[in-house]
Amino acid sequence: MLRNLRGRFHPFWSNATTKVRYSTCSADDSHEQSSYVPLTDHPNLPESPNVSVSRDTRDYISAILTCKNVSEVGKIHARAIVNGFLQDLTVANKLLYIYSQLRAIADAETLFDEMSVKDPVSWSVMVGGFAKTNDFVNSLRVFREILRSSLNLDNYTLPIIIRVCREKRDVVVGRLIHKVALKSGMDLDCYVCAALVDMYAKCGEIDDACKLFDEMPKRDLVTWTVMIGACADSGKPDESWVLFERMRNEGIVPDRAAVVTIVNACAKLGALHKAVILHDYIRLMNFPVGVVLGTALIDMHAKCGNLDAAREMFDSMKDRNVISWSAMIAAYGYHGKATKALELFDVMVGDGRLPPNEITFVSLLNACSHAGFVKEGLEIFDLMTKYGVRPNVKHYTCMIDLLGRAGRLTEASGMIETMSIQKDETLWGSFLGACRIHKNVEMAEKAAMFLLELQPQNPGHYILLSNIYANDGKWEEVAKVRNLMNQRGLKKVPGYTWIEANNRTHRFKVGDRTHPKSKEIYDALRDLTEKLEEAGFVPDTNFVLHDVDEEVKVGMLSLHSEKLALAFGLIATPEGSLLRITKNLRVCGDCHSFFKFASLVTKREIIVRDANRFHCFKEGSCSCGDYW
DNA sequence: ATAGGGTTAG
Repeated sequence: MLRNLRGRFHPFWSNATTKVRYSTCSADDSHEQSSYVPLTDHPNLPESPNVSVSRDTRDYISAILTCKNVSEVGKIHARAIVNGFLQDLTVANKLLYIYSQLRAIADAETLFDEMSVKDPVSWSVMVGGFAKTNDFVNSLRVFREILRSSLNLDNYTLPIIIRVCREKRDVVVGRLIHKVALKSGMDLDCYVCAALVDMYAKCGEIDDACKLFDEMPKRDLVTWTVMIGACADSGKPDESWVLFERMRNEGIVPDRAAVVTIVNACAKLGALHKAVILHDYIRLMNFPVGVVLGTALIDMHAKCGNLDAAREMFDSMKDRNVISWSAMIAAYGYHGKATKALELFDVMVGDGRLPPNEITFVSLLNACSHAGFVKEGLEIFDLMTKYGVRPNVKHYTCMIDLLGRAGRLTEASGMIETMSIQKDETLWGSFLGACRIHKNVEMAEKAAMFLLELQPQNPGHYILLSNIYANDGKWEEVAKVRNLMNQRGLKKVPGYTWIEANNRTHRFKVGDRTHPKSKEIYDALRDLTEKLEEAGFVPDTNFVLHDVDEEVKVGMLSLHSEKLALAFGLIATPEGSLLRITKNLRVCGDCHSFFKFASLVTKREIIVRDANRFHCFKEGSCSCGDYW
């Protein structure tokens, strides 16, 4: 049956039987390469003085399990050969397994090749052994051999190989394996389905992940956890929260990994009240807050706007690793507190035991650029190398952002020209953003061209370029770009904005009419428009992202998600109360001045989070200055 | 005997 499916069209099914060389063990694995050490006594399996007492299989198995290094395994291995216990598949498989757990994959393979009888477990262990050492090529090779042989697929091997596809981000092979498994007629259990859902999600195929999850007859904790994480990663953290509730309603009690996942989703959602509820729940359930959960909580509180709670969490942790420190440094950065970030960095390196890593520096540089600390940013950038961290494209992106926002476009451009590393779309995106702020059309055009070249499938870049032309009055060029976009079948993907009101989170997208209070929302927006006009607000067309589809407007305001969210906030919460908004796109130009004016005419304090930066608008000004 | 999920940046 499997044979029929084996198309000739994908290299995955190539018939090459040549063995792929595995990488030999690294130098720090200071074990003997040979499995066949001389027959000696072993503390876990002492030679019996009484010959009549024979050892049985269980003695071997338990002895193997106590081995801490390859040389110990080798001794037992040798004994098993001499005493004929290697014929016992449970013993041989256990040896294979322990070798692979100890990453002595060469020893495992030697044994595997010498086994005259192998069962599905032997094969499965080999697939897993290669996967464990990240040798995906050989892992896939062994898996192909299973398919080619008369062996059946099983629920133990499939999760491993699907995980390999996930690591390689190879959804084509992943999907192929999924199909083969279905065709084989076997029942896919929770392990396989969880691995599949995770693989689809991590490969960006969220629809496939959802479909599979919905169709599953039974879901266990891991499946739920995977799906909750998948929603958070694909820009739907509100759905993560719903799933978490559903899971608990079905009587499934979360474990540490599940809790970390939902904390992470909540961080993305940016909902302050949910962060409080979740932390209370964690305390109530007496979950042990170790380094991982603690760090996730720091991040959650910071991204939900509660910097004090983040710091409190940080201070209360017994153990902290680089990630915890970086998370706290980043937290100050989100809130524009560059001085605090720099101070914490000094404490961290002052101790000397935890060397900062590349992410620590990204967090620091980001803190500097958010706060407009140009001088300090340049200093940190120089300091990196002293800590043995080589600037990568992310660090350069921060620097471009830092210089660009400050209006030092020529310097930024010079840095781009002289840098020796590969430039990616975020770097050009940062530069483009700066060009637009400072209205340098020529440089912006150049950056947009690079973006189009790098990511021809990203509709956002076409829209950006067409806007640049539109603002320069080059209408023919505008038409060209839009035609190109249509030809390539690209559509603008909607951005989302969330707003908290009365302990609930509401999501809006552009032109959204799905909210039950749509009518009131649109009325409020019309009302707001009038007040804004009176106050002298003029939308800055330099920044309006013209929709490719016809732009819907109420008065002079476009119906972008953040405007609908704000209008909803105005009617759903009492006058004078604070409004919290989370946007999944960067707040720029027109949006920035819109919020400034809105805070003035509505007498509301508006806190906007975008791309993990907080902007606090109050009485017509922004606490973060004009560094957006 | 062999299997799936969790922390910091952008």
